[in-house]
Amino acid sequence: MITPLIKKFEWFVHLSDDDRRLLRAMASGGVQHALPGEDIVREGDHPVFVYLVLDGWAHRYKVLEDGRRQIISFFLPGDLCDLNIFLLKEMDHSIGALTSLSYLRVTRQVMDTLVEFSPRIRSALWWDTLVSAAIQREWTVNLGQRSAIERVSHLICELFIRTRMVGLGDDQTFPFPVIQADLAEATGMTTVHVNRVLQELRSRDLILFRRKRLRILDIEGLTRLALFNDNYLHLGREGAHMDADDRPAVGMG
Amino acid sequence: MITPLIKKFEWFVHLSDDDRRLLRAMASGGVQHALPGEDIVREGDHPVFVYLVLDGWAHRYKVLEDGRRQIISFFLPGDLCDLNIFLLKEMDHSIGALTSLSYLRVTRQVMDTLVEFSPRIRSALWWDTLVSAAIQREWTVNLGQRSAIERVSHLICELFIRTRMVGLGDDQTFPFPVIQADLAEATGMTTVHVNRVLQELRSRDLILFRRKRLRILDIEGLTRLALFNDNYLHLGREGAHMDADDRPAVGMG
DNA sequence: CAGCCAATGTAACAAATGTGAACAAACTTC
DNA sequence: GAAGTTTGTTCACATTTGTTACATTGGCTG
Repeated sequence: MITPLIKKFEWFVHLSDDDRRLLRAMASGGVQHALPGEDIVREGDHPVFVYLVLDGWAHRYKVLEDGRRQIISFFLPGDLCDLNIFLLKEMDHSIGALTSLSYLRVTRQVMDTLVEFSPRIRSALWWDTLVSAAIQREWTVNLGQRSAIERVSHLICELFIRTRMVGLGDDQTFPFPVIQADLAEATGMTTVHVNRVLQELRSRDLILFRRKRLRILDIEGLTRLALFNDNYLHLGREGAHMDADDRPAVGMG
Repeated sequence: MITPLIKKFEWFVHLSDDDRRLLRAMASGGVQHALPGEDIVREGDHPVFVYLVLDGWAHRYKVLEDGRRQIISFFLPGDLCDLNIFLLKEMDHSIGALTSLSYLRVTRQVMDTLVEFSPRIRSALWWDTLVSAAIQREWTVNLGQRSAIERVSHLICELFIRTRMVGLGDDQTFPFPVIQADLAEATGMTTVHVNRVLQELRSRDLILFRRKRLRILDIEGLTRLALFNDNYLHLGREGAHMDADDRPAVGMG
């Protein structure tokens, strides 16, 4: 059930059986569900839980006073929201389900137990936090410097790898439950322009989009177009137990 | 010497004399210096230290293959770069001095000591990490949704508050050692357009820029124009020792 | 299978921002 | 204080992206 989290962590550390058992204890509070479009947390709420996505996609977003909306990040299965968020008095953003969603609400106590009893989980959690921060920085670069088509391509490359990291999708296709309006809000452009860009990507035989799945026809070309360099995802380093061969097959920058 | 850090932390927790002593121990490795434009860390380096800015400004940035450069964040006095960065094998970005800079290189051991011996410092460090992440998210919103003039205004509002948080600047003016080219790289626009926008802000009597200091003539107006809401900076909450009156005088959203 | 609604696609036009180059002003350095 | 360098300013024009409004498609639901 929390397999995606375990899969992700194992890109970085080798977990013991005890570690896995500990992680499964995160589910002690029971699995929660949300429908597409439903909010899990709202800006202004007092933070109580750390959330862990089990199945489906969610997104973090902010809304400006005049209604403009920005998607700040996507949560895939295995993704955790901010550790120690309890320290803050109020949420500064909202989290909502994109698809129908299963997730866990993890209490402070459970989180404390995890880090107290396993140094590997502790460092995996820190690694995850650092990678999340790196992803947010890369989004800054994406929005600041890349053109519309590069931005969309870059996002696709990132989501492809992140999907594969948690054991979803295959060599060429992966679940992509994101509509053009979402892509627009994530990349800071209009839906009209997202549409233009996607058509361009299709006409260049880079991607193919069907039934909520994205097929990558030419990862090399897409990577080049996006100026994508996966170093910020900090894959399979240090204590990871997998071989280089098992790592997502996307060109390094 | 590490006053800015202490000042910042005290927006969140009340530090004991022992805490302050502990924090001063961060300087045990000696103060480092860098000249404007000099890099402190480069993308690809193996991370060894946590850095703490003592005096002057620095910036985090990334360069794309084709030379485009994005400033990802500014480091003011009292700002720390990523805790536990040692877990990663390679830096995914660079850090450089904007002005002449004094800073500390803090070892893993010293960081561990801090969190081991003071629960207050531990939570202040976490708070700082959470706020840094929130700032990065806000930059995502800024670049994704706000227009050029809103972006620049928003950045100015943020830097004004952050400056005041660490005890620099006064009610209306603060040190602003950022040239238009830097502003351009931080806001994802060209210097020409930054120039146009700054002229507009001046002609609307919102700001005034002289000798590396920025004077804010109408914080209310600037805040409104920028759609700025300081909630993401998570000021003066929970265990903070200061009264609401002492908090930076910027309109809440 | 009809009917519906969300999602995607199109087109003409408008606005914001980028480009490249030249020049001016402000600082540094000697 | 003269020369040189960095920073700021301006201009004419190009390009990208946004806006508005509407058409089409596709998947559900009854």
